[in-house]
Amino acid sequence: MSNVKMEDIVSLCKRRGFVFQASEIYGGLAGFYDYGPLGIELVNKIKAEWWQAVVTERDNIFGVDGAIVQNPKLWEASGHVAGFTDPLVDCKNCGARHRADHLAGTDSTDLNELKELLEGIKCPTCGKQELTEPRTYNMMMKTWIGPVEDNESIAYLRPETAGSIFTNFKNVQETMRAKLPFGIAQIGKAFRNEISPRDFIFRVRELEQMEMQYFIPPSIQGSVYEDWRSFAWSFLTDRLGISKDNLEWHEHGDDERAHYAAAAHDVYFNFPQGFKELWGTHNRTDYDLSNHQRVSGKDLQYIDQEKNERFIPYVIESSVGVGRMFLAVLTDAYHEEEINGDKRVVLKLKPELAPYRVAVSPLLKNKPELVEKAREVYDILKSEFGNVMWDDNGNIGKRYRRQDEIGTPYCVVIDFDTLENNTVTVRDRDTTEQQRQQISDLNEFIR
RNA sequence: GCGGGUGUAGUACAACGGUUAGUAUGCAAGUUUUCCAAACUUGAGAUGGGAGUUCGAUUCUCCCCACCCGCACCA
Repeated sequence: MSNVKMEDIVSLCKRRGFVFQASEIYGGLAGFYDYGPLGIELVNKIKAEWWQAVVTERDNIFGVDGAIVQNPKLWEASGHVAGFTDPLVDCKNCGARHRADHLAGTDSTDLNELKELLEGIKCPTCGKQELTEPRTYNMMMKTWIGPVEDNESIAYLRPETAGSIFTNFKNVQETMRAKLPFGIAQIGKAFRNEISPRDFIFRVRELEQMEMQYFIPPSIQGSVYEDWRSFAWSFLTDRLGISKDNLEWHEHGDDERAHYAAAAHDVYFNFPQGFKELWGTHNRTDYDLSNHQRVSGKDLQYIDQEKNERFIPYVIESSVGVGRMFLAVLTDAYHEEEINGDKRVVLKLKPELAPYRVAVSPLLKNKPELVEKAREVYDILKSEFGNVMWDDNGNIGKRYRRQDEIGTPYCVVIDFDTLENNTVTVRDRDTTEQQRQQISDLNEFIR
């Protein structure tokens, strides 16, 4: 169990502008959150790092950005419509949940019909006759296309981003003249009507996914699967700097694997509420393309010209939620320390991920010559790094603590020596130690 | 969705069926300050929403919303 408390993370997020409750002034909305000025910087950096590692640095993985609303048939083919519409009943006595159609011994999914058939039926678990009325738990959010709300115009907000990757398999393969193996990557929003959103931004109804589907001949599924497992682990530890102590592998058993997956391994992170799923690697086999071929009637086979073979590729999926990654990075970086007898909160973020790269202060704000010189240094750093904070409020210790709490790796202070020799102090967030640097060397030093 | 709990400034807490809802910290302005939340002055800032009981409700009751803890769910 993490020694970081969720309430501390939530409080910090609110206090410092990382995450706010959505529509807070109206009482909020369960399962929805807004990212604030600092939060979106961190989110953007996480996404950029992932895109860099998955797409930009490789020559056989291509990006797409699919629409959130797709033809509803896509979700029939993917299995989501069926999986999302099973009628269920709960037992009021023992709390067990059962498939209403199974209990009633019918294939019907008509709720009124099921209600009649279930009259007098007892709970198979406890034997009491206390079942609720049958109802469906549809996890897909519905909307309407066009101004008229009728059954013909129903559409769904995508419950996962993968759909438009599979439907664009042929388009990408042909336009990019790609040969197997190759991958398609996407970062985007997905929506799920979670029954109970929980644990801050961990389980939400609007989420952002970063995922990659790797299309392969079935013969290499084992090694490719292992490659993507390794990638997930090394990305988290090397690229994001997350401690290995906070990560562990979890293999899905038969009972918890998704409907499409032949094998599934998750990286779990030590969240404040315990080790929970962060990043999934799944072998989706030819489940998706086969189903889309069947339902759409379009040929989605890959043609290997050299071997003169045609077949439906297997797919290895690597999928991670942006919000969970954000929460993992924050939790991993969050530290409370004693410094000179006082407590300080410090986010030991990897410098590349910090919302602000460096902060600049004049030692004293009532000395115009210091302020003026500090402004010059600020402008130099600002044009180099962009995310630079100016702070001349209060005393210097206060400013250091403020930057500690938002993870700014360096604080540059202009003092009276600066006016003599053009050196400044650069204070390190983690060690709190400072050293003097020539202003002309600052950009390189911080980089 | 079920059961239990909690909602007071940005944050963390206090108080009360009745005067102007208090403290700390944070925030802002100013004085001061030659490197780790110093000091002083000033200022802004809250009873989640809606009904009801009452002369009067932040306080009691009900409904809604949100959050927390279990359970369930978790493609």
